[in-house]
Amino acid sequence: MTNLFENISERNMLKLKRILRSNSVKYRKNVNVVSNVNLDDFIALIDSGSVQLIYTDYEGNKTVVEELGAGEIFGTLTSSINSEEISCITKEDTQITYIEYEQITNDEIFKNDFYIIFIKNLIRILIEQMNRRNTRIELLTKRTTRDKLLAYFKQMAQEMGNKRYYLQTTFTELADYLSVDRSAMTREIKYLKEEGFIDIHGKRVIINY
Amino acid sequence: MTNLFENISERNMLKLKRILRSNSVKYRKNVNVVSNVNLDDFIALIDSGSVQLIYTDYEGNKTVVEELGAGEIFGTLTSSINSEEISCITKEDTQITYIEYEQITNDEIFKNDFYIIFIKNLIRILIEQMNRRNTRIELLTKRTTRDKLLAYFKQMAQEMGNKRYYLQTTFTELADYLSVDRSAMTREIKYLKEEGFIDIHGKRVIINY
DNA sequence: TGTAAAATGTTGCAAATGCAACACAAATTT
DNA sequence: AAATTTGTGTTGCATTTGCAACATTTTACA
Repeated sequence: MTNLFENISERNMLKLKRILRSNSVKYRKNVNVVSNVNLDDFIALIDSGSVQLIYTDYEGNKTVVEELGAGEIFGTLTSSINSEEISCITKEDTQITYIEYEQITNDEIFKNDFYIIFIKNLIRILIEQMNRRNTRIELLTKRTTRDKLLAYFKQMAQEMGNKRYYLQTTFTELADYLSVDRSAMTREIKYLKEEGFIDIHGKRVIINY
Repeated sequence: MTNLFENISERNMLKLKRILRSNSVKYRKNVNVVSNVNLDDFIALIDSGSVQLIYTDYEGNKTVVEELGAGEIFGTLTSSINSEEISCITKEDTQITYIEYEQITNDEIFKNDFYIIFIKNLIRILIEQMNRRNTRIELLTKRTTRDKLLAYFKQMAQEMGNKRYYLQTTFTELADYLSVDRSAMTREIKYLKEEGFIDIHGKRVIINY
């Protein structure tokens, strides 16, 4: 996973942050980050900790659009945060660096040769996030909980490079991610075990397909 | 919707395309575009026409991840096309310009002042596509066909700026987009009409909520 | 360390949904 | 203009699913 300042020296990173007029803010757990910000379009870089982007519809239903950890970015542009239906909640103590979107192409920055690396990193991060969205869409378009689970476990096995691995999430989170009822999911996992598709004990997963 | 060469003069665009070593290819309808390409990572710009990004899973099930029209981009990086589960089919006669990803940051291009505009356009396009993915995820995470439809019609009304508008898609396409059974969707739309949430005649939609 | 909060597993039941199989209309192709 | 393909509307039925309401275990934290 790409870091926004990958392949940029500590020295140049500090210079870059200054030129970009970035500023860093620390938050406690379970805080709505975006309500504190009054910039125009911005990019927010998670220095440490993690956040959830949560969409709330007109009826008050909430859906977690994405979970982001250290090194990842979000912003008004990538998630229409300014549309006030999206909120951004810290899952733990978190530090975030804000960069105004316009600063990314300011005059001063353009003169530095590490700028090109920065831009490439930024583009690559956007692309990685897009791929993660695509992956989730593939799962969400499966019609049955069974198919979602089978595809998910398969994806994970591919990512881990092994048909035996440990789940990285809780089952509750997984149900949210797949957008299915948690108890119904538990039931389906039981069936999948009984039919021999998978073995699961605790967080240890083994897939047989 | 941003165009990759927005705010760049015709003259500079041609220069840019040359520097980027881009090449354009014409395709007929219903052709798999990506199978013809043997580049490394690339960005493909749709000059005219439209394509569908289709994901095929290990069982042969197909899901349309995204539909793209003129001015939009796709590529190995934004959609893991090289993972050979994704194919890209033209929906009509289509012209595509290919740009190798590495060329985007080549030495020559960096000297031109319109380069910065190009990069900003590219980033903005990526961001727009991300927003479209987010929007779809919001819909797909709704648990019932009813909620998907209500949210979709509402979104469309917001986009159009009017509670009365014409559907831009066929109902068959809409069912695919929302990932529900078409006939079950038709049934649900009937109920929504009967209960007065919406009026639909042909492609004319009026929402009452 | 004790208590509160979160996660997990289970089950009955009603509701929603996919599926299949139609008929018919509209659009596209030859 | 005829033929083929694609889109639309309908319905019965079996299956899947969400929901609610539990008990129990595990984790977090004051």
